[in-house]
Amino acid sequence: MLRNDLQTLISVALEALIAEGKLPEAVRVVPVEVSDTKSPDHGDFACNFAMVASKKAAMNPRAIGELLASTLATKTSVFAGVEIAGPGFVNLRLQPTYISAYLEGILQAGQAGVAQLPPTGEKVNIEFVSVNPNGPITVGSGRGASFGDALSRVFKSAGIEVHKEYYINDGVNSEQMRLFAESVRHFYRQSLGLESVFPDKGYRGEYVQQVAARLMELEGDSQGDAEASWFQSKSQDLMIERQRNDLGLFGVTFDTWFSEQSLHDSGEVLRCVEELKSKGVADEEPYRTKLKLGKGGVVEEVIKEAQTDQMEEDGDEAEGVTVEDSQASSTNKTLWLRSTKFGDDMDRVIRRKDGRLTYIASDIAYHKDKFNRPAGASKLYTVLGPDHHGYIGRLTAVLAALLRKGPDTDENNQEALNEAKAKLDVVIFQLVRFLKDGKPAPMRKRDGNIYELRDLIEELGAAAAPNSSKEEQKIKGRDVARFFYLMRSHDTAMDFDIDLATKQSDDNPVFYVQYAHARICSVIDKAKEAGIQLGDQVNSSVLVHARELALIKKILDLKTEVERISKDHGVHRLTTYAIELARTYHNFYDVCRVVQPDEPELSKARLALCEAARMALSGTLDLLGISAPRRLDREA
RNA sequence: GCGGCUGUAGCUCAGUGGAUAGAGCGCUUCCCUCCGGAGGAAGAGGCCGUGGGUUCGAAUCCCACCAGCCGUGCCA
Repeated sequence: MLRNDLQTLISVALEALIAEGKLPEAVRVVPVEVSDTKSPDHGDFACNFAMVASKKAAMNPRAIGELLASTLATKTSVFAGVEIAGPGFVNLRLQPTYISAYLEGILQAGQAGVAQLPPTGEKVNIEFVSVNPNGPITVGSGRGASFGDALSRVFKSAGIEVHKEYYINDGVNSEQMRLFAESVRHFYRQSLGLESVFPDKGYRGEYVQQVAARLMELEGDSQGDAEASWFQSKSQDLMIERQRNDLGLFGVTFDTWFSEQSLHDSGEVLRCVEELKSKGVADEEPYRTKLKLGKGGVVEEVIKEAQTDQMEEDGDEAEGVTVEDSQASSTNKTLWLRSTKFGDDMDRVIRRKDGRLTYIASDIAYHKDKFNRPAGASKLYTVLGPDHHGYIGRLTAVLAALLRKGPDTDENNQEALNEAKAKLDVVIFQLVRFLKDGKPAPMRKRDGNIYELRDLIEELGAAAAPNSSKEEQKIKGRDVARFFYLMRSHDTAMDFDIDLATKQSDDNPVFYVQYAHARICSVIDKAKEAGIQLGDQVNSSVLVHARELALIKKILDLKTEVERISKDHGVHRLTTYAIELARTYHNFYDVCRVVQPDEPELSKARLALCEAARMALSGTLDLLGISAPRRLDREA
C-alpha cells in the first residue's frame, strides 16, 4: 500500500540518520505516521515525526524536519518535493508517476483483492441479532443485523477468520415462550371453532395468527387438543424459520444457529456448573455479595447480605429453565455464582432452590462452547441492543469464572478478569428511532403488531422502484435500509428518516453511490463500442492529472479503512468512504474524458482507472452488504 | 445514586492529537458542440455546549459542570 510504503521509506531514512549519528537512538521508539493533507498546497501526504520526536531527541522540530527532508529528497523517483512547513510538518509531494504506478497493482489484485488484506491468523466468533423465538425480526434488530453482518465482512476482509452465530433462546420452560405457545394455541383452536380463552398477557400480533395458520397448513386440523408443549415446540420452529427468512431477505446469514436447549440436553450446562463449584467460584452458602460502586467503578462498600426467601422472587432470574434431572432438583439450596470476584456488582443466581436453572447457567456453557467456532477462536464478539447494557458485567464475569486458573486469590481472579475482558468484546449498539412525516413511527402498535424489518424493506423497495418486480424491490429495499442503518456510528442513537430513504433522487446517498458505479459501467461499455478494451497493456504513467491521482489515492485508501475498522468497529465510516469515493470519481469524470479515439494510450489508461474505481466501489458496497448495479434507472 | 450515548453551519450529520474545522440538504450563481445531469464548479453561512487541565499543538484525550435521550439501582 502507498501509505505503508511511504512509512517504510521514512523509517529507512531515519535509520540512516541514526546510523550517521545525526539523530539520537531515542527517536527510534517514536512511531512514524503518514497522514493526509488538508490542502494540495501541503503536498500529497504529511509526516509529523519531527514534532513528535522533538522532545525525545532534545532537538528543535524544524531541525529534525530539515534532516529528514533532505534525506528523503534524494529519492527523486518517489518525491517531487519535500518541504518543511508550519511548526515542523514534513510535507511530501509525490511524483505523479509514482502514484499512478499503483494502478497496476490494483488491477492485478482484481475485484477479490481490492479490499482484501493478508491473513492475520486471528479467529473470532461474532454473535448478533439473537432475538427470542417468540417474535419476528423488528426494525430495531435491523440495526444489529446490518452492523454485525458488515463488521463480519470487514473482519474477513482484514484477514481475520470469522464465524457468524445466532443464539436461540429456546430453553423449554421460559415463561415468555409458554405464553407465546398458548397464544398460538388459542388462535389455532379458534379457527377450528373450538372453545378457547385468550391467555392473560398473551401475544396478539398478526404474526401469531400467521403461525397458527401455518400450523394448520402443515399439521391439518387434528391438533386442537394437543398440549401447550406441542404448540411451543412447533411454533418456535416456525418462528425461527421466519426469522431466518427475514434475515435472508436482508442479506444476512449465519454459520451457526445455536440452540440453548441443546446445552441442557447434552448435559453440558450441568457439567459446567459442577466445574465452577469444584473451582470454588460457585457455592450454596446462603448469602449474596453486593458491591456499592462509586464513580469510575470504584468499590465503595461491600455488602454481604443473608439470603431471604424474598430473593428467590427476583425478576431478573425469571426466565429460568427447569431441569428434569432428579439430582439437580434434589438440592434445596440456591447456587450462587460469586461473580463479584470478577468485577460484577452482585453475585448471580445459577440455580434456584427449586432446582430451576437461570439463564446465567446456560450462558456459562454457551461461552465455553463458543470458542470451538471457529476451532481455536481467540476472541468472542457479542453484539447487543441498548437494553442489554447490564449484560456486559455479568457476561464478562461468567467468562472470567470459567477462565480462572489456580486457587481463589485476588491475583488469580484479577488475572482471569483481565483475560475475560481481552477475549470477550460486548458491543452495544444504541437506539434507532424511525421518523415518518417528521414524527417518530411506533415500533410496537397497540393491536399487538410489530414494525417488522420485512415491512421496512418492502416499504423502501416499493418507493425506490415502484414499477419493478417484487424481487427487484426487495433488493432495492434491502440496499437502502442497510445503507441508512450503517450511516451512523453504532455507538450513537440515530434517527432513521423514512421520508428521505424513500426518495429515489439526489438527496439519497445510496443512489448517489450506486449511480457512480452505474456511470462507470456505462463508460466502460461506451469505450468498448469505440474499440477500447479493458485488459490491454496499460501505460499508467500517462495518468498525471490531479483528479486522476486523487482517484488512485482514494481507491488505495479502502484497505486503510478496512484495517482501521477491523480494530475500532466503526463500520459507518464505510458509508462515508463510499460517498467520498463516488464524489472523487465524479470529479475525475467531469474533467477527464475517458473515451478519446485520437488518444488511444490515454483512453486505455483512464479506462483502467475507471475499472479500478468500479472495483473499489463494488468492493465497498459489498462490505456493506449492498448491491452494485450496472444500471440505475429512475422510475416514475 | 450509578452507567451508556449525545451536544459541530438554518436542518441532518462527517471529522485518525496537527496546519485555514468538512459534506449533504436548503439559499445565491454558474457549467450540457459532452462517455448517464441521480453529475460538476463557485459563494454566503461556525465563541465545535460551558469552564479548567494534559500537550509543541485539543472539536478530538482527562476532570468538573450545564442541557437532552436511554438504561438501571438502592432505601428492603
